[in-house]
Amino acid sequence: MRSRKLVHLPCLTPRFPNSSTHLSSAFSPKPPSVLATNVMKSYLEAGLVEEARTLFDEMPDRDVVAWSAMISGYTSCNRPTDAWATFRDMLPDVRPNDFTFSSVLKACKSMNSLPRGAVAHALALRHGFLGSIYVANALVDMYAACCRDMDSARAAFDEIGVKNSVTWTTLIAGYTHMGDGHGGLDVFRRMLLEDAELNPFNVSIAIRACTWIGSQSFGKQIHSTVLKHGFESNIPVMNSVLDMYCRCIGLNDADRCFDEMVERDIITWNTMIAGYEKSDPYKALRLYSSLMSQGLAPNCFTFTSVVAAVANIAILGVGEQLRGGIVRRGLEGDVGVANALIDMYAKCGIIASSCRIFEAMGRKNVVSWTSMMVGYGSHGRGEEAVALFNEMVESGVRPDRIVFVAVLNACSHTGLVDEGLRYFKAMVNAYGIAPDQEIYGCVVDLLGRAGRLQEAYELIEAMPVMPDESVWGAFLGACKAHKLAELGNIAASRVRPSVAGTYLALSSIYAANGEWGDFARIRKILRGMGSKKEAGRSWVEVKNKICSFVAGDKLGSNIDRVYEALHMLGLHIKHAQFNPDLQCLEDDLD
DNA sequence: CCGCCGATAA
Repeated sequence: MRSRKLVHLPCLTPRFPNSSTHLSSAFSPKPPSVLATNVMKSYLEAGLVEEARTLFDEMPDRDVVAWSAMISGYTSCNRPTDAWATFRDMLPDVRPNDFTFSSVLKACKSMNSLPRGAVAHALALRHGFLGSIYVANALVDMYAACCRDMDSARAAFDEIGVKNSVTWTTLIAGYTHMGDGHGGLDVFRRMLLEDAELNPFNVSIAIRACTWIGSQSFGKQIHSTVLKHGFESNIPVMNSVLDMYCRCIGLNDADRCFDEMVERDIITWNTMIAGYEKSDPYKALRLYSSLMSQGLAPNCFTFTSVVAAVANIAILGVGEQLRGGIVRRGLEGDVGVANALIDMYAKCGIIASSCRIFEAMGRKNVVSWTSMMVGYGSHGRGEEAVALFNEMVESGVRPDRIVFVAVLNACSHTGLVDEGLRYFKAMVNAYGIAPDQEIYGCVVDLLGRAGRLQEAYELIEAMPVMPDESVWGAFLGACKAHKLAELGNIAASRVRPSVAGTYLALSSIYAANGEWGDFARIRKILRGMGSKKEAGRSWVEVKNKICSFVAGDKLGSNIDRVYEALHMLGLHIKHAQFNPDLQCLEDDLD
């Protein structure tokens, strides 16, 4: 059946003999497949895959060029499975060329399919195209993306006799994307030693390798390399440099770098906002409003960072405004943006809104589930968090280390001790995730809260690495809660306390037991450290204004009404026959 | 007429 659309393309109708006389004549029309392939390409560049496919199906003589265009088009339109199917369809009739193999290898990379990649490798070898630098580079990239290690990629790289700059960039990127910054930088150094050309591509990825390592000296070295080669006007390169400054060197230097940039794009601004999101959320918000006043269009990355900034200061009014901007721009379907909103609403206390967003999501990833679970957890709804975890596993999402932190915390606060221990075992045995200090801290907290301190202590003893402050902190917290001075002492003799909070926990155990001599000793050490535990701060948002206060604060003119309300609450507590632990209040009052 | 590599967020 002919597509109606194609009737309007008269160039397709006449058939030209595929003879060289036509091609040699300067004024002769080109064979129809050339024109059709060009139109196909236009469709694919516009993302109109179906239109391209219809045209492709209508072509009378599909040569290897048309097939290759279709295959690469599918891949660039995020449909690598269709690209692979098309490749299989062409094999019986049309002999693939080097273009075909570079495209199909890229499709294998996108599918993350090593078996298919290996088949493509074998076929490329049989057809004799491994000598093509394009095919060889795509092969290195495919192995780097599809294997857990870099050995196969390295082997494919070593097979390449004459390398070009893409070959080097591919290998550096392979190491760096796996998180092996040292490996990436080693290749980069070798590249410089072999006098390979330095270009914006390989410099960018080398900067990312530095960022992974977190090395200030490498970072600054590569920044001067950037300036020496005149890449300071290349925006992607400078964005990488800026990100490196944010993560490894410091925000003041990042500020200077940002000011010195001659040209900026939305990614430049996003990098800055992301850099400030945690340490200075207000500055992140100011950056957002100045990019808006310059008429730049924020994208989903902008919103994920700026919503996260709002979550950190919990100002619901601004958060709602941002959500309006997100919906207006049609970005609410973005998974990252939705995840940030779930977290923001939860931290602003509106867990129902988190729920609504979570349930409306068409696609959820492991971060979505984690954000929702953490939200439930902080609202004292541990059972729901645990239920969500099981639902997540059933829906086929593979849990990661972070989601185990969330479910263990939920179990801990809900008293689901044995269930929590089962999750801990499943994490190690079924999912092969090695527990780190944070996870051990969670399990110690889980056992400790329930009063099972003996087990908690045995777990710490069995740890394959030195337990750090977070683990001992959880243990001391449990000793404090259960007023167990002897165990606390054992823990204290083992801990290498550098954190004021550790001493503080210890001192309150002594206080609880009336051991005032030890109490005074610890308090003296604490004073000598000069580092104070940050005072617990509460705040409430009233009519777009945030009122923040600490224990013992004088709240100005409204103080009498606050104490009146407090008195009423006290009566309610008494009425409910709840016996508060006043000891723990005293810790925060000093 | 068709091809390989780079930068931002959770």
